[in-house]
Amino acid sequence: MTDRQPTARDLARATTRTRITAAARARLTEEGPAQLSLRAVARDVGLVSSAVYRYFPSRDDLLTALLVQDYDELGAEVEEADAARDRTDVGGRWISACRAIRTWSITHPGDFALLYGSPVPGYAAPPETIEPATRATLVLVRIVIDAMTGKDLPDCRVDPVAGDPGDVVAGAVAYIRSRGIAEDAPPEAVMRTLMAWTAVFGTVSFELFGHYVGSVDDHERYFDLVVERLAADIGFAASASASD
Amino acid sequence: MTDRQPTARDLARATTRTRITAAARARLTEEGPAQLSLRAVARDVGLVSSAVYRYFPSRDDLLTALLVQDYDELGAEVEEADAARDRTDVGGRWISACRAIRTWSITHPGDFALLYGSPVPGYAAPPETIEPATRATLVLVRIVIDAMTGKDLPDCRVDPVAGDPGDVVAGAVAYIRSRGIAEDAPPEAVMRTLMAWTAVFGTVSFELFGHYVGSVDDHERYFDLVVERLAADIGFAASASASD
DNA sequence: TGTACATCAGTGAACGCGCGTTCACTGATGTAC
DNA sequence: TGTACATCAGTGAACGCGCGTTCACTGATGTAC
Repeated sequence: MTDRQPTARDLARATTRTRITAAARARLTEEGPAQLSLRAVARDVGLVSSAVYRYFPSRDDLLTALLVQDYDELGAEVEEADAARDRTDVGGRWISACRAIRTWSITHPGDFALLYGSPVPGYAAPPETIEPATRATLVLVRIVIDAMTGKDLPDCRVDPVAGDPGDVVAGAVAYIRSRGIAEDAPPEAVMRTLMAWTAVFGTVSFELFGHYVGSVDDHERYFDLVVERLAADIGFAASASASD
Repeated sequence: MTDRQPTARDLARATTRTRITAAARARLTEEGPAQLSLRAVARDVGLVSSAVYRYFPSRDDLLTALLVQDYDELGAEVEEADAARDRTDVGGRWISACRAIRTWSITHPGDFALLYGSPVPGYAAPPETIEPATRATLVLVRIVIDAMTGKDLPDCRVDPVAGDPGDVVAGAVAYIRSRGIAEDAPPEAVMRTLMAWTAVFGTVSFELFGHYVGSVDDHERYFDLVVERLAADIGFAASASASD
C-alpha cells in the first residue's frame, strides 16, 4: 500500500480518465448534464461504451467527477485572481475575483449550467462535492472580512427600518467562524455578502441563459457596474477602472 | 370564420388540451424540461401517445405552450399582488410583488426551472414567448417608476466613483419608454432595477437549487430581508413588516 | 534474465428499455340539404 | 326531422433510434520467484 513508481499502466489509466472527463465536459456545452450520454462520451474518446466502466462505475459517478473537477477549476481561478492583487487592495481583489467567476463561466457555459443551473433530476450530489463547491464563495467571504479589518464595516447601505439579519444568516456566520476566517462577522456584512454572491451568479446566469436580451448589450461592462455596486452596498469601494 | 357557439367537440378539445398541459407541468416537478416525455404525458392523461399529436404538432410545441402558460401564470400572480396594494404604497407593492414571485416559484419548482433554469438544449423559445416573459419584470419596473414620481430617485446608494450606467442599460431604458411606462427613467434607477430583478430570481434560484444549504435556514425571512435591501438600494423603503 | 501467473484495459454482442413520430384505421360528432 | 357526407379525436402497430449496463472474451502489462 506504499506509493510506488507509477507503471505504464497507471499513466495510461490517468490519461484515459482525463480524456473521458474532458470529452464529457466538451459535450456539456451542447447538451445538458441530464442528457449527458456515456455512450456518446465513449464514442468521442474512441472507446467502446462498456470500457468507460473501467473508469467510472456508473454515469452518476462520472457526473460527480465532473462536478468536483469544475468546482475545483472555478475555485482555483477565483483564488488565483484574488491572490494576484495586493492583500490590502480589497476593491481590486473584489473586482478580480468576481470577474474571474464570470470569465470562467462564459468560457465554460456547459460546466456553469452543471454547477449553477437546474439540478439533474434523479441525481443527488454526494458529500465529496461540498468542499470544492465552497471554494469560490469563500474567496468572496475572505475579501469582505479583510475589508472589515480595522474598519467598522458595514455602514452597510441599509435602511435602519430594515430587519436585523442576525439569526437568519446564523448558519453562514457559524460557517465563517468554523473555517477560521473570522471570529465574529457582523451579520449585516454577512447578509450583504450572501446577497452579493447570489447577485454575481444570478447576473452570470441571466447573461448566459438569455434573460438580458433587449435590456443589456455589453455584458462585460454591465457586469463590472454590478460588481462595483455590490461592493459599495457591502461598504467598500471597488472601482472597475482598475486594470484586470 | 365568425365565432360560433362552441360545439361539444370544441369543449372536449379544450378540456383535453388543458389536461395535457397540466400533466406535462406535473411531470416537470420530477424531471427536467429536456427529459419531458410526450409518451409519459400521454400515459398520464390516459391517451395513446400518437393522440397528443392532435393537440401539439411536436414535443417542442408542447414546450412552447408550457412556457407561455407559465410566464402568464407567474405574470398574472405578480400583477395581482401589485394591484392589491394602494398605488401610492410603493414599498408595500414591492414586497408583495417580490413575494409573489417567490411564492409562485416554490409552489411550481419545475415550472421555475423551465423558465429560469438552464435552457433546454436544442430548443429555441419562439418569439411568442417574449411578451409573456416580460410581465412579471414589468411589474417591478412600474413600481420603481412610480416610486420615482415626484421624487428625485435615485439617491441610489451608489458610490460616486462608480461608472455611469447610461449607455450600458440603454436597451432597458428604451424598452421602458417603448412600453409607455416612463418617458425618461434615470439610468441609475434602471440599473438598480435590473440588479434587483436579477437578485430576486437569483435568490429564488439559489434557494430552490440548494446553494444556501448550511448558510440560510429560514428562506422566507431571508428573502424578505433581501427584498427590503434591494428597495433601499434603489432608493425607497419597503418594510417587510407590512402584512402581505 | 527468464518463466509462470495475475491483473486489468478494452472488445463486441446482447439485454431490455423508452423515446418521437408516421400512418392507415374506427367511430363518434358536426354540417348541409 | 331525417339522411348523406365531412370532419376529426383517438387507436394500435410500426419505424428507427440511442440509451445504461452486463458479461464472457482477448491480449497486453505487471509481479513474484
